[in-house]
Amino acid sequence: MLQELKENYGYLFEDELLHEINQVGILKEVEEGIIIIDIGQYIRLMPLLISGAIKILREDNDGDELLLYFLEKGDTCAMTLSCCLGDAKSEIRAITELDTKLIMIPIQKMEEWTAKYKSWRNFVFDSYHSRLLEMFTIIDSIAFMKMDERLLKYLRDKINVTKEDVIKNTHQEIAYELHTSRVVISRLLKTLENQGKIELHRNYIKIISL
Amino acid sequence: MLQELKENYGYLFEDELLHEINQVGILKEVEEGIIIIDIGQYIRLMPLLISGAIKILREDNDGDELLLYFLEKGDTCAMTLSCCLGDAKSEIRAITELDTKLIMIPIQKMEEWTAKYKSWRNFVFDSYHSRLLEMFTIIDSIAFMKMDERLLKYLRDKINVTKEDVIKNTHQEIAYELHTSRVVISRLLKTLENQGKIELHRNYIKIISL
DNA sequence: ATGGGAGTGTAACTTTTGTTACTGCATAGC
DNA sequence: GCTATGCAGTAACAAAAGTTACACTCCCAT
Repeated sequence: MLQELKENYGYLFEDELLHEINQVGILKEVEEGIIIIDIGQYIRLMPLLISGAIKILREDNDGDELLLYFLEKGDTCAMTLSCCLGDAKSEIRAITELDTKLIMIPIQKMEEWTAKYKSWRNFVFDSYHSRLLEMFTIIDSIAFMKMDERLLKYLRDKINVTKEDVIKNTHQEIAYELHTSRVVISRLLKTLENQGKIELHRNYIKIISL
Repeated sequence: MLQELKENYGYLFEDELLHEINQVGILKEVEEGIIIIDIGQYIRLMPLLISGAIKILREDNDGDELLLYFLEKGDTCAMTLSCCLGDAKSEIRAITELDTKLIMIPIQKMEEWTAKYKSWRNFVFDSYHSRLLEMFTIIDSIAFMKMDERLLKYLRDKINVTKEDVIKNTHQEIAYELHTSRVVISRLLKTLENQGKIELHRNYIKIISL
């Protein structure tokens, strides 16, 4: 695990901290599509991403979903940070988008390290900062953008995370994540296909150029 | 200033920290409607609210606005925290909603105190936490709620902040903050009036029961 | 091979929101 | 007093998004 730690977090943390993480952290490999954290759960472990990707979703009272953002290598979950320190319940759901490798850290260490290591403090604050910025872009897209633009952004974000030119999702799944209906997505995707930007197939979408 | 500090932050911070704040902080009184922080600005001072309220707005490329939330007594601005530590530009605009009293703290102290005072760390993390939660409620309202519900929430939030049963805003101003058009707001307000929930007047709205 | 379910395409329609245009009214400044 | 301006009310229409319905096709399981 130390090897993976050094590769992904070596430039951030000093050796002493890396060794502490190595001692208390638990390396976990989670396959795609697993719920790591659900809404209402208390959080006892904090994840550091090594590889793969996690999608973060919000849900309303009717069970309607909305995709917020993806976490990738080098990221951690600001929600988790928040919860650990405040002993609050999770407001979001986290699902592995790809097969994902992560290191789980007991939350007790959080406070200790925050006092002890400047690099850890910076990491925590940076995480908050980037998550806050991410939140702004989400708000921008739902407040200011129409569904066609949001769909484009969705497709772009998706290929950014998966590093493939194929998106393996049904129209229904996309509709859930953008909080709209399947028919609307089919309609807009068809327009994109007519513009030559994508190719529609059963269960997957081939990206030509966005 | 020390008096005001103790009243509003005494239960949070230890005496030593209160005295440090007292030494380096600058007490400022800002009247209603002043832009304290604007989008793209670098932030050199961090505000601690003593009284009054500040509204936080987001703007898109076309200059369209969206009200995010209000800061009140005991709050600070997570955006500022974020920026101070990351040396980044502000992504939001902050305008005094009421006459507001605040203590401005030079950002250099931020890091120092974060290392030195546990209570300060907790305060910073709590601020992040509550801002993050606030962001979720904003996302919820624009993603899941229709305009009539959003307007209701807006009116409720507003009287919560001002502690009055009268909202002194034109329909046009409300429309800006909810990012819609004046006609839409007039329409929905009229419906609320017909339901007996509000009374419409020129330049102000009287709240009967929400 | 066949029935059924899941995924997609599409039409027709409704609802919600946004736009344009015009009205009347209150008030401030003359 | 009169007028210009800003504010609010409302109608008529357009655009965007959501809904319902149904057809077709692929593919899996029996």
